[in-house]
Amino acid sequence: MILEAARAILATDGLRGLTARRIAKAIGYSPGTLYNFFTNIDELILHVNAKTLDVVYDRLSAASGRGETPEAVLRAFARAYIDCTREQTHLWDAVLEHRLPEGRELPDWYTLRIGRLFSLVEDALVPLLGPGSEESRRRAARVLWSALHGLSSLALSRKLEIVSEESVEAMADHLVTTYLAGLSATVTR
Amino acid sequence: MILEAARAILATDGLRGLTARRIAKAIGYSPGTLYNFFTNIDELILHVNAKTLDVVYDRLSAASGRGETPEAVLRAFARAYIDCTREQTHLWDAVLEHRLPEGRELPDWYTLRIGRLFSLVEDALVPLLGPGSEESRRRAARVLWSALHGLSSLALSRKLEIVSEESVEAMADHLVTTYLAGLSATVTR
DNA sequence: AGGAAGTATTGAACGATGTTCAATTTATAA
DNA sequence: TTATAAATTGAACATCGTTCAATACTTCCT
Repeated sequence: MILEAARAILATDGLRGLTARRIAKAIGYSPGTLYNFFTNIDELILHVNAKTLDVVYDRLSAASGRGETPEAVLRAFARAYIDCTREQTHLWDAVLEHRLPEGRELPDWYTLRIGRLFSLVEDALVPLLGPGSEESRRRAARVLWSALHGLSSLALSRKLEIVSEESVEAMADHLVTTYLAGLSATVTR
Repeated sequence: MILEAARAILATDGLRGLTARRIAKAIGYSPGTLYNFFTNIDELILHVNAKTLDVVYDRLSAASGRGETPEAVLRAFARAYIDCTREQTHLWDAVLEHRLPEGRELPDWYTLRIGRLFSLVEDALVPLLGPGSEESRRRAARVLWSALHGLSSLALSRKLEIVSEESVEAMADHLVTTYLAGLSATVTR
């Protein structure tokens, strides 16, 4: 209930508009009540972000069946990922923007959801980097995912100076094909 | 003077510790004085971040002379970039973390500094994608830079579950070589 | 039914935030 | 010296996260 209200506020107004008092008012309770369920606002935001990560994960899972070749699957991933971040700009922005205060580490139930996304990419790479090359597959998945992340992150904060709306997808496609081409070129060498 | 104090505070305590009152106290003035030089704290942070971007640019420029081949240069870039972000974690974190309030756009004098970084990569790619392929060079530079950005961004927020300290550099190296290999593979095809 | 024990919720209060602006101090010019 | 301009102040405002004694509500036993 709290999380739903928080998610709604976040989706429309962004992290800056997400305050304890606004959430409380939205659900008809007082601010103090929130602190019976969350130790502080950072933890609350973390839960909202976890939900966002779940949504992205589901979307990517759905997209993973779409293609046959690894390249097609990864392209679908990239597309789904970019679509997600565009449809729910503020929600995804919060995932990127939010940082825990100095010294505090991300809880396990949260990092787990990040790891799931890596695994998704990793699995898609199996046909290319089969058994025996787990290590390089792991690395390739992380690098490729990070690259995609960087692309959408910069696009989201409008730091890519993009003109047309489709060019992010085009760049993502280019990234996937080029990186995979590079992979097979260096592996078969 | 204001910016120097702000930068010092940011470097040691991060964005959360950077408050108008702390800056004022650090330089022996009152909070109100800051608002004679900056319209609000977001603009002040933007200026501090601009300085950080300048430092990174200078470091990358210095590194660009180190190598002969494009791959060597880009490797040096990646290395310098990662070193920068590691040496001044909080300063660079602020560049990534800070967002302007809804609706406000980044000023030109700021986006210009981001563009300079792209250009650096673009220039390094000239030997590979010479005259006549400006468009694909532009794209390659943006994609490659975004990828590097994503890598260091995830590494910085400890979302890569990295064990050893060197593996970020290793991943960056891998990214550069693989992407470049992919480039020449698809171009010469 | 009635009271005791436990749980959930409150809302006022605290310290800190960004920001404003009339009042004051300081510098400049006549 | 005095008049004008510029810089600086610091108290005040609204809002923030957070706390916690006091209140309201449930549950259960006699």
